[in-house]
Amino acid sequence: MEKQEKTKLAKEETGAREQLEHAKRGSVGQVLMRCARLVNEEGLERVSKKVGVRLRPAHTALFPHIDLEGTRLTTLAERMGVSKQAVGQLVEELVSWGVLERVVDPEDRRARKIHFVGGAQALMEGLQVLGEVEGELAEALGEEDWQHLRVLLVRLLGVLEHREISH
Amino acid sequence: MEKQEKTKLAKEETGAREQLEHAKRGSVGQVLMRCARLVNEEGLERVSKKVGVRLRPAHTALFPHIDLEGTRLTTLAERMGVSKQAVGQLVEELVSWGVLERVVDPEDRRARKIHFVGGAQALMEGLQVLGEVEGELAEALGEEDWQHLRVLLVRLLGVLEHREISH
DNA sequence: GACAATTAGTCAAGTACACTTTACTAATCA
DNA sequence: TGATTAGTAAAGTGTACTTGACTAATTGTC
Repeated sequence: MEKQEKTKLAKEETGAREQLEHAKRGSVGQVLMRCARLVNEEGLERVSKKVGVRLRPAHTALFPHIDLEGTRLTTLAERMGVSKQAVGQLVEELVSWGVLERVVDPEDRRARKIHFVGGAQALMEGLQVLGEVEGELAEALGEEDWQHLRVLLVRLLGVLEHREISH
Repeated sequence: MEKQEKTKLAKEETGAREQLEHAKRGSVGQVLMRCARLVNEEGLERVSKKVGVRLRPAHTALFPHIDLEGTRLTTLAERMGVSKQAVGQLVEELVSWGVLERVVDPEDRRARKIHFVGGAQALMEGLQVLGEVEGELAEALGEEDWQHLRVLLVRLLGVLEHREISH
């Protein structure tokens, strides 16, 4: 019997050093991937703690697309590039957890506007928590370098988007 | 009947502009995420074309962990922080597609060393294709800024890793 | 103003991927 | 020889979707 004792410990101790060594020598793409994953996980954990439910990446990916005045399901689906049903499922969970609510749009009674429970305030707080992580990283890296990183990433995104769509 | 005509077109036309606008104003985390995904997709597509099979992200994630002289399944699993079985499944597919092969390790006949078919040459070519993408991005961004981005990302990774494991 | 077509959203089921757990064989080490 | 280790086999799980079929509100057309 081997008992397969990988899990947490192995993942965070045995694996981590190996991973770090490889990542440092890896391609920019690899480093990019790893940074993105870690930043994401950290933010996810904090927002989850704040909200009191274990959110998943798909949930937080939804948040930045929800406008202060509320947004329709269909609009969210378009913005995210997925089906209405996919968004519907995520929204359904968030509503059941008391994070979001759906209110009938008086301008079109078929539609409902989705917004944060507690309105703008709650939204702001949520974004603030996400911002906290970035604030700490900015501090660790130095404000100047952090801003530089931001600019470079936005430029990179511009290049990447260009190759795919326009032009 | 609505026919649900999202798919490709909507995703790349309707969605893309909305997405880009949001991403540019988004947090560093968001931009990071999006860049990583796009770089990854691009590399994946090119390697797939070269190899002649549609590889998935999990496959290419495996590649940088395979050493020139071949690597054991268990070692790969440790490096990647997943179970041996998970790696086993990916390797199995890649072997069936003729990308990798398993050869018995003469030093320990329980073990097999996993390496690229065609040996170092094939590995080099594969990595070269991945490098191509980065080369083009470097050109688009300017070599100086690209290197700067690289340095900043590695530093960011250092900060992120530190928070999680050591200390 | 009636009615067909469209649109917003829901319901239910299915799928792809990237894993995991449990259970095993075969080779090696102590 | 008994315990460990390398790897395999098979089935199960969680996430993030998709497709197809449907209801209800609305809009455009005659």
